Amino acid sequence: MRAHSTIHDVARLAGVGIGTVSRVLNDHPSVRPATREKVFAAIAQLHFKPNPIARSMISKQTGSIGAIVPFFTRPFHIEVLCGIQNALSRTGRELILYNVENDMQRDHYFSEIPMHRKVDGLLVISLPPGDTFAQGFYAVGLPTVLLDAYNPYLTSLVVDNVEGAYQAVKSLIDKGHQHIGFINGIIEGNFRFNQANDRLIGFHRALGEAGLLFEPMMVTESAWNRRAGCAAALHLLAQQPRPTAIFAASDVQAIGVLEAARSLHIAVPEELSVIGFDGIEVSELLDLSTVQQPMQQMGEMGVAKLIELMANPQLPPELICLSTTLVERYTTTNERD
Amino acid sequence: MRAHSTIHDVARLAGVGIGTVSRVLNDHPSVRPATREKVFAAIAQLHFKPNPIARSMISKQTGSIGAIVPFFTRPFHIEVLCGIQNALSRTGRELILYNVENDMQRDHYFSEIPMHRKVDGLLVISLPPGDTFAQGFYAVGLPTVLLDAYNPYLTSLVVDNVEGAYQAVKSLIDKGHQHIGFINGIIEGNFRFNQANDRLIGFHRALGEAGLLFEPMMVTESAWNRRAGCAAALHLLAQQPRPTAIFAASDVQAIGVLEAARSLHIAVPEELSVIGFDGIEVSELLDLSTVQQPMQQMGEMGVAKLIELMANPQLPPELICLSTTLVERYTTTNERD
DNA sequence: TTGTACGCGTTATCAA
DNA sequence: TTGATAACGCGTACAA
Repeated sequence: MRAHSTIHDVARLAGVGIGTVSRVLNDHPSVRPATREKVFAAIAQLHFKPNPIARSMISKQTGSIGAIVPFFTRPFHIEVLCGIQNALSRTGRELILYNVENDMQRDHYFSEIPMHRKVDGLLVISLPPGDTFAQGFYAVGLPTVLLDAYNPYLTSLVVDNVEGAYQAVKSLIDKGHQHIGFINGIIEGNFRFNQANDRLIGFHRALGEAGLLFEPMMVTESAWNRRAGCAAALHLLAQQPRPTAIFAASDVQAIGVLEAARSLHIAVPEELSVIGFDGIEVSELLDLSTVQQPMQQMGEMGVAKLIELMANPQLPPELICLSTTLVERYTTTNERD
Repeated sequence: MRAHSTIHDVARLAGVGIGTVSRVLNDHPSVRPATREKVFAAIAQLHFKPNPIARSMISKQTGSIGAIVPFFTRPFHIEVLCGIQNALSRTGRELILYNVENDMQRDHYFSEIPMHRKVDGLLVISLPPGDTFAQGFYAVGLPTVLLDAYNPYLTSLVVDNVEGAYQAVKSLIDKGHQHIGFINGIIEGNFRFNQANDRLIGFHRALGEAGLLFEPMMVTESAWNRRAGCAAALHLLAQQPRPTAIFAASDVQAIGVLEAARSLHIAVPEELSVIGFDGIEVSELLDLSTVQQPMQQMGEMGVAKLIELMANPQLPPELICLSTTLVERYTTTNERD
């Protein structure tokens, strides 16, 4: 467990000053090839690696970016994370993961991370910060990009949730469904941009356009998970008239719907159509219709935008809207009339 | 974008020396309450937060631990990661994620991370380092814990893969299967400990114990993913005699088997039993029999062991073996005779 | 082209 | 109990 060698050791061994070693390390032009060689030799001999911490002291750069993620809630987040890692590893930067499980933890990170300055930039997934926090990020000069969330003060990357939900519900209506249940995700955070809210709007729009009556008891909400989705579905399926189709705000909730249907011996898709939202891998396995989000792409674009922002912190916030794709599979193959 | 205030600013405002401020921050006993108050007031007024980078310079501690993970390969890794995050967030430490996609990247991290000293400890998932690297970790004093991998020089947390595979195959034999196919994972890394190898041993043992003939053409291997699993299954199912059951080294591969069976119009479980390994969430959704690994627990125990090791780096390496649980579901409900 | 000295923001030592 | 000062390892003016 020998102590690591420092730039001083290298300088001594090479018979030069530390300044020269530093110049070699940062390949500064003005250093004679012969000297450079000597230094390189010493570096190799000592297995010297510059200490990144000491470097950070001066440069104010850490070489890592942070991601605040509600890690456990949905596979959706994992997929986005994969996109992030993917894009990030190519840049040689490392990723620090901040997992939030509740509002308290979220706000903790929102207020602490900018002060930590242990990251050069920040990605926030599905967690819209309030304006206070958003302005805080901006004020301390921490480049931040929001994914699947929106705040006017920060560059935000979202999908068109209204349109996505609209497509899903319209596809059901086109198949002749009149009574369509909707299981929304639980609305949390601020309301300027909210996935759940937008999906509800899309639901309304599709109904309205088709001249269908909006039936309040056909709409409910649940947490973003299977069990809650199942419970919500049981609730909807107990209504009169019973919905012939259910649109869930996420695939995991939709899977809960499938479970509910099975437990009630309601055949899918014969008696009940089901469509989810996200397009996570399981949806394909279960042959579940869904609204596909470009998850990987969101992660990758988020990194790209963040790096852009880190290179030029003056850039004004941007709102980027990606589009979704309707994927019709087995669970919506029944026609009504 | 005002510069952050430092300990000096606080000292000046409070009318004390920086030493005193430092003592207050680290709640050193010998500081008079009155002085402490003054300092606290100044800290609050300036919104001062100690700079963790500067702290690290002295303390040689970064407050973060690293995890080297083959991130994209299997849901298994995600689950372990969840366990890690879970345990870690309680300790106030942060997690740096190193994603490896190939051997080169793996070796890169193995050799770079110890020198970086940007992490206080390291978790390595499913990637057995060679002895050279393992001894390297030990030599530079980087506490390291291996999860789902083994090296004699490092604390390792594994499941009993031999026993797990044995249980799976035995359960098939008990149901009367005589021709059991085995799709192993691709063997990579060193061979001292290897999940794939151990599972093959378990397969052999169950066969041998039952006095069944080992049929080489019933064994194949594939990458740890669905598509490869499907291809491997197609291969096995083309053999004569056709296997009446297939054991796959992972759930994702087993799912590939299900797809292969479907495409060949082979009914599961009537004509073909299928059992996987891991016990990822999807296995439950698909009603797939499997050998359940305690994934979350592996992550949590890994963190616990690592923290133990960081507190006392002298601790000798330990080999901890967790056990698996056979979970029999729909895909293995056919009896043969 | 090269070496020296200073600064980065802390902690730790040591007088006072 | 306190304040000054020396590390920590590196980047960088500035002087040589």
